[in-house]
Amino acid sequence: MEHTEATTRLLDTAETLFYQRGVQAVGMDEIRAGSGVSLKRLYQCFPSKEQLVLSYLRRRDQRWRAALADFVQERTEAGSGEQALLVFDWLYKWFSEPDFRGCAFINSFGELGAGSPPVVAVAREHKDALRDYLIGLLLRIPEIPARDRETMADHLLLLIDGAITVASIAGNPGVARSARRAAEVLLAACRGRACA
Amino acid sequence: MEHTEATTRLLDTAETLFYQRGVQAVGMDEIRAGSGVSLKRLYQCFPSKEQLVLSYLRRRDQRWRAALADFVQERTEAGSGEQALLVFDWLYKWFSEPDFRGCAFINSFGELGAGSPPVVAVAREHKDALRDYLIGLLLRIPEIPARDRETMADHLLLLIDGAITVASIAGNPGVARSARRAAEVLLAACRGRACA
DNA sequence: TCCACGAGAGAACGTACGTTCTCCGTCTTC
DNA sequence: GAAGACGGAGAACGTACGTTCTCTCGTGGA
Repeated sequence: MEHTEATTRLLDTAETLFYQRGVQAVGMDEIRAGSGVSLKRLYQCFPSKEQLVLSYLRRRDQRWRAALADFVQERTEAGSGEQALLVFDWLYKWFSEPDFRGCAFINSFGELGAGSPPVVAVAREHKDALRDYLIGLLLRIPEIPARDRETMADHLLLLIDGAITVASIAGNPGVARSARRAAEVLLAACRGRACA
Repeated sequence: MEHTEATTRLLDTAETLFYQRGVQAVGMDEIRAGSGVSLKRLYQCFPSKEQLVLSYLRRRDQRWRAALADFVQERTEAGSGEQALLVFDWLYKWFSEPDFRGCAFINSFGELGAGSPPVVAVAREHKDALRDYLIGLLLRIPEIPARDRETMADHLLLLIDGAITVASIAGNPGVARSARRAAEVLLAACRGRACA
């Protein structure tokens, strides 16, 4: 088996197991067994567990944001309304997946943040990138003044992270609908007058 | 040393260490050392680590909500404005504490939830209790129709949990101010007309 | 054909941790 | 004053895990 395929299989297995059960609850040997990659090659691809965790998080960041952006893009072309609100429709879809277990970055931050600055950095980068994406969506709404865009993005980010947290703990995807309604109110208020 | 004092000291030490570094990163022996309680008595007070974790979470739940309620109560008597918004002022104070490390329940849920149903239950109870408290605060605002109270409480809960998450990952207490402004907008909209 | 290299399987190593056990001193009670 | 119950200190035990090492086998080139 070649190096790149081993890497992919390792990351696939790591992502499934780490996300489902938490990082510390999964041993390297289980990842070896699940991926079919030998332990020797595992350590050739990732010289330590922390490296594997960081690669897992970085790849998940890219895929997660790409999935969101694709969803919003598709619905936008189909004329399904406000982009900033489509985010919450995607959240609903995500929350409804049977193996949804909250935000991998929040979970990893809570589990490892105290002892691993790189994990904190990746979590921070993920949230920053999401915030930038939201600002980009708000650019498409001309009624929102430029000076309110960052504030609005911050508010949406609060609703998104709150929805992820509550949905995972309560086990109820409907939270996304609730967050969407709150976002609608905030956007409407911002359209009407200064929102900050 | 008597049983009740040993229990208190163990819970104090456990709370400090578990909250600061995560549950799995702290060993029973460290709790013994930090509390000055012998290992034998530790296992008399808490027959397993999971029992200690659950007791830690349950006591923290009560103290956390009491601290919030006391803060809101005090400021209300001093005429400091809307109770539902005072919650966010308390969050700001909490986020500014030097050893703030996010929500103990979200963190524990992410770390242990997959393997421990009791931890999930405690986290859920904590959030449910907070929601009930918010509903109680909204009762004091006559302009909010009864049928919107639960929706409004859900929205506030989203902002609160979002603020806790973002503040801990970004390391920025100012998130509480942002959440407060969002809450102001939502409350104002709800006062003006149906908010759901 | 022989040799050198790489790869896989899994044993081995060191450590850490949850939990229990042992030993010893102390205090109570008759 | 003697005996036994109790508590503390820490050793011990079993296990799990991250990481490395060893052994073996297959392959490709001279």
